[in-house]
Amino acid sequence: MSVAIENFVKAIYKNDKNDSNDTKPGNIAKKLGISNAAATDMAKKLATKDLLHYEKYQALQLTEKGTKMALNVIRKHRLWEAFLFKTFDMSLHEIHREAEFLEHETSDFLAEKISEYLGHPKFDPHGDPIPNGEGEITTIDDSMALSETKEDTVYTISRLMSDDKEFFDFCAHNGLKFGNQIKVVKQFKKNGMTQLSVAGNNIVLNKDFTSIIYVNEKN
Amino acid sequence: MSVAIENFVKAIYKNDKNDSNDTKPGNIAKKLGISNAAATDMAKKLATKDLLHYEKYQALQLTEKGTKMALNVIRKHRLWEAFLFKTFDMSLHEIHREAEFLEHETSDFLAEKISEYLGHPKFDPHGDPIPNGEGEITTIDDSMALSETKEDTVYTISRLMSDDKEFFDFCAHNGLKFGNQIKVVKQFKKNGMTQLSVAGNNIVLNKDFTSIIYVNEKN
DNA sequence: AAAAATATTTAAGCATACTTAAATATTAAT
DNA sequence: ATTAATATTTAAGTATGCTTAAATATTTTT
Repeated sequence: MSVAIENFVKAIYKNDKNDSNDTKPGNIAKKLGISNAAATDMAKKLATKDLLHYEKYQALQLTEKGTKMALNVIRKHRLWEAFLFKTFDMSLHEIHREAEFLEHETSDFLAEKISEYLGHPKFDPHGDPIPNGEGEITTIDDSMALSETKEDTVYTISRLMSDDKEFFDFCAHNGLKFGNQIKVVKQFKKNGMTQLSVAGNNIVLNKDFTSIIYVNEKN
Repeated sequence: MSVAIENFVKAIYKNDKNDSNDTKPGNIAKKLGISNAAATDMAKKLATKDLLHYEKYQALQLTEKGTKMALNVIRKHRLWEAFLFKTFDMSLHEIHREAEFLEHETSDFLAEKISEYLGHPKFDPHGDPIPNGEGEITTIDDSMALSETKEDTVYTISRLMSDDKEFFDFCAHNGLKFGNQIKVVKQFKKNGMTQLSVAGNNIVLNKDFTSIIYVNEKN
């Protein structure tokens, strides 16, 4: 299957996971940077390949086959991220940028080699779960956005859901890293700000950030 | 530039290095598994991009720009081979197979990271030289085919010029590895066979093999 | 040097993955 | 419940990178 197809099913899968987005052609088009017309065309084509269900004016729904394909690509993406992060000490932004291309040119054989080398990790450096070779995500995610946390409580950072360089740079410079412990000091509900203490430093974040930083209460 | 273009200039570059082949469209077509017509089309197109010189019925000649592009792709190919060989302990055939795809999706940035990690190696596991970041090959190659060697002389294996799985499997099982020492025992000139001793074993190879195994006299 | 074999080029056509523009349907606003 | 705004679909067209078939040129053989 082509790069265009892999990216298309991946985009549907991701929009589907994220409640706030839907999977109508226009939304997928926006995500991929293509025209609505191109998205409709592609949707029709993929329906004939049994990768998704297409009905005029309705949201696109991946079939089991389509979901497997999406998870297979996502697996390769996240394995590469984990690998590049560990081996070459690249930033969160850099590993995402490179994995975006490598994911499409990686055989199942090589993916398995990488996974094995890393000790079959369950999460990538962003905290996103890595599907296994059968395209299953076995971990359960009971994390919450930093914006939803209680004051005066200690949490562990579990996910940094972004692909923006500036965000990652900020996180890297402030100890906001997958696995690190933080303490929520105060929630300024009116302004949507959150004050926390990380590695001895006090920082105040706005909602743009606290809605994409996910944490876990239990260690 | 596209994968098709990168593979095209790479094929010209490689045929050019190998005296026995020429770089007329038909030969490039055969190498790439496309029709002669497609090769002619592509050649004309690349001429407008200043990647090669095209004249009807003549051999194709890369420009400096085209040569740089070819060497850049070859650099990435060989860096990946070196890296996969070392890190994942994959076979010579496997690393070639994977590198063939990865080479096109690797940024200069990532290539440099890999090179750095490996200590800027000069050769890949096949013994082929790795061009530097400026697209230059700085090593000199004074190796010769095993078929051209003298009897009763010790040599070091410097290159295994193939991409055939069976050949590599044979080599791996008989100590025919980049850097290993061998002793040429006898040249059977009439039949084109060469007898050698490797790690205590006596083996006899025909010309198909001795013309793609290159060695160096001085260590 | 002519004939035969081979290679290259031209021409027409196809699939993929896009585009823009116009038509049609859905959703949101009043 | 209309109207207005927005989204989706259809239609027509494009670039890329191929194909096969036919025409033309080159190379090899005799």
